[in-house]
Amino acid sequence: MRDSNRPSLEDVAALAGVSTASISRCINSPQKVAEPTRKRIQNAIETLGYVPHFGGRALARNRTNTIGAIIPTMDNAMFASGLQAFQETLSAARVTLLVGSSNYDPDQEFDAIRSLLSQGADGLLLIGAARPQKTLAFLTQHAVPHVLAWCCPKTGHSPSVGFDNQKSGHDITAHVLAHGHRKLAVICGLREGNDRATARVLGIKQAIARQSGAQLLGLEECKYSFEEAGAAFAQLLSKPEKPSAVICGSDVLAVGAMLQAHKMGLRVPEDISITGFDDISLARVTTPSLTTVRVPQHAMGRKAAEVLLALPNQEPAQTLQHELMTTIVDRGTLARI
Amino acid sequence: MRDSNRPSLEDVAALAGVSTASISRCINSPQKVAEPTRKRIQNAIETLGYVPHFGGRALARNRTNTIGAIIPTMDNAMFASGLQAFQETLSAARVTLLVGSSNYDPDQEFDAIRSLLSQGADGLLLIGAARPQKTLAFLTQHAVPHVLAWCCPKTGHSPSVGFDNQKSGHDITAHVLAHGHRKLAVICGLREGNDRATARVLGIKQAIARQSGAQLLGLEECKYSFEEAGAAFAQLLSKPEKPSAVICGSDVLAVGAMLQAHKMGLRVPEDISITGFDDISLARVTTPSLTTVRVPQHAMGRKAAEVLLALPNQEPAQTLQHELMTTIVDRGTLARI
DNA sequence: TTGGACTATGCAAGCGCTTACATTCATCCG
DNA sequence: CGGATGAATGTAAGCGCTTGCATAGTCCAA
Repeated sequence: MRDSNRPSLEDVAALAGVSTASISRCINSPQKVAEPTRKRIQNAIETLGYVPHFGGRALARNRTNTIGAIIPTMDNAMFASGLQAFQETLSAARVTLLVGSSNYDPDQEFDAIRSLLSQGADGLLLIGAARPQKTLAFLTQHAVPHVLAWCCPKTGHSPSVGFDNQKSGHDITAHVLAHGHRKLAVICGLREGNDRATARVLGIKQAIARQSGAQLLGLEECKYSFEEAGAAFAQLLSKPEKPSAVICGSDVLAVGAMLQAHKMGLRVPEDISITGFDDISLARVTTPSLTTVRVPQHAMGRKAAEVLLALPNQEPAQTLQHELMTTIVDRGTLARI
Repeated sequence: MRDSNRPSLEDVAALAGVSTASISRCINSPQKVAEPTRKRIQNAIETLGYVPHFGGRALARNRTNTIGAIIPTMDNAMFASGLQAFQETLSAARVTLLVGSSNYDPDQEFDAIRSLLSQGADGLLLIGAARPQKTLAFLTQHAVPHVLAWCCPKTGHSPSVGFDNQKSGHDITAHVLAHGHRKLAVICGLREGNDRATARVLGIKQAIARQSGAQLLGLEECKYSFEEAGAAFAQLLSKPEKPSAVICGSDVLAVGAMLQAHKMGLRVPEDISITGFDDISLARVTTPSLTTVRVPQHAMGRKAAEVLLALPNQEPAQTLQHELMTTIVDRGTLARI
């Protein structure tokens, strides 16, 4: 069973002529080992190509220096770049990232949580705040250190790093209204179990309600794909009364809408305005480029990692809800009328 | 030290009135345990909320059911979506994904390899085949099971799942030439340590050499960003003799070039043709949409996972170089002249 | 009835590492 | 010079799990 190639502490100890304890100390707290010994040990480690065995270490220490992230999907550039920042920050702290994905499905998320924990994750990054009771109970029961991202729940006491989706939805809508638009329509992601999408729509509706004369002509839900968004767009424009602006809950949806508008011979923004959300790289690339809400993905990923890393030595009193700000990026898809 | 909340095998054993061995067997090979005992054990596990301790298991079994992937960056949609497929396939086999990134830097990659291995990764996904001797030696010395992706090395005997970058570079260039272009220029990623970028350019040059009258007017290397690609494009067009087509080593570069062309008042493809590589979602979104090389990212990610999962029970004789095919996607940025 | 074959379970030895405690040894001060 | 002090190192007891082997029990054929 013993992997004969793999040198163990004992082998290193034998070669260096010291006890295993010294080796371990030399690795984990070098200042406790005298200079010459340290050198000898380091040599031995080098020549043997010794790498500490993960299981042994995890067992003895009862932690793994591993943190898990469960995101809906990496296909979406939005999460990918936040995740990249998250990973880099962890990596700098010598912590490794475990990845699971949920595909926007609470059950899959639950599985992923169990799976990553059983893989020894010391903490978890989760997207959004809404999840089934079952999941919440599990997190509580196992006292899983975790941080929520992409949201900033006012209720509950999970640490979080994110932004106010509702407010951002409100802001972009107010912006559209300020451009003179009154007949609006919305394309958003599937809201069930997705608190970010839900909150964004809530904010949009709120802003519309506050503006006299403004009306929401239609709202379509669909998956985050160009095709579905295109279909949703076509659907919204098939009604007798046409919107002058379509507010989209994500850049992917907005781009799908633009593509469809183009197919239908509609000019953006002359014939119809379209706005996005997230400011992923897609948004800069369309013609005209997309007016959207910039989400501080990179900062969010980094901060989330920092919070998670700091969690163990946290004073409980400390506030752990970090709200970052979104900004509106005015580009070319919103006309003034 | 002992985490008092966390039930151990022993606790379950006590509650169920059996030995720890039976519990372990019940979890790992249920058919070895008699029906009634199994039920009793399952109950005990439930009521205690027992989850096997990762470290203990890893130590005893000497494997972790964990596989690492080291990719240049997740920011690039290309790797992200391959990674997503990789992760899903692993997950279906109850294997967890560890992620590291290299930022296209061999040293960082080496660190990431060590780091993921020291985290107990049973195997590794690596991008490309070119790496420093140091890294190769390490992989050999530690007999790290690994698969290379995004490439298909003819030499060396690492298992691989990828495509022929050189041939694909050749193909797209031949395609451009077939459209009548003779004065070409190239924008590619930094080739040092990046065998994919290198091979693509090699293929491009080869195709040009084979076509009498064709010439390569210029070649610019830059990072994978719109801005740098735009600058490279401007540089290529600042020379007295202008290319009629710019072949780009990645969609990101191509889009950067298009953006810059637009700024410079050049129409694509009327004034200049541009081609990409990868076919990430960006490519469908520009106006006109990008003629590019489609890389089977999803299939590659999945297949890589399958190969890696199968590695332990592989007959050594078995061929493990999987070459997938790329195709040219003709869209709107390549003019016939 | 008895022995053999088989099944279900228990026993206990690790797996490789960390760390509390014990030991050794040099140093320094009264 | 002797003992107190403290630094450097060694000793050994786990950490929680798996698994080869031993044991006990069951069934059946001779």
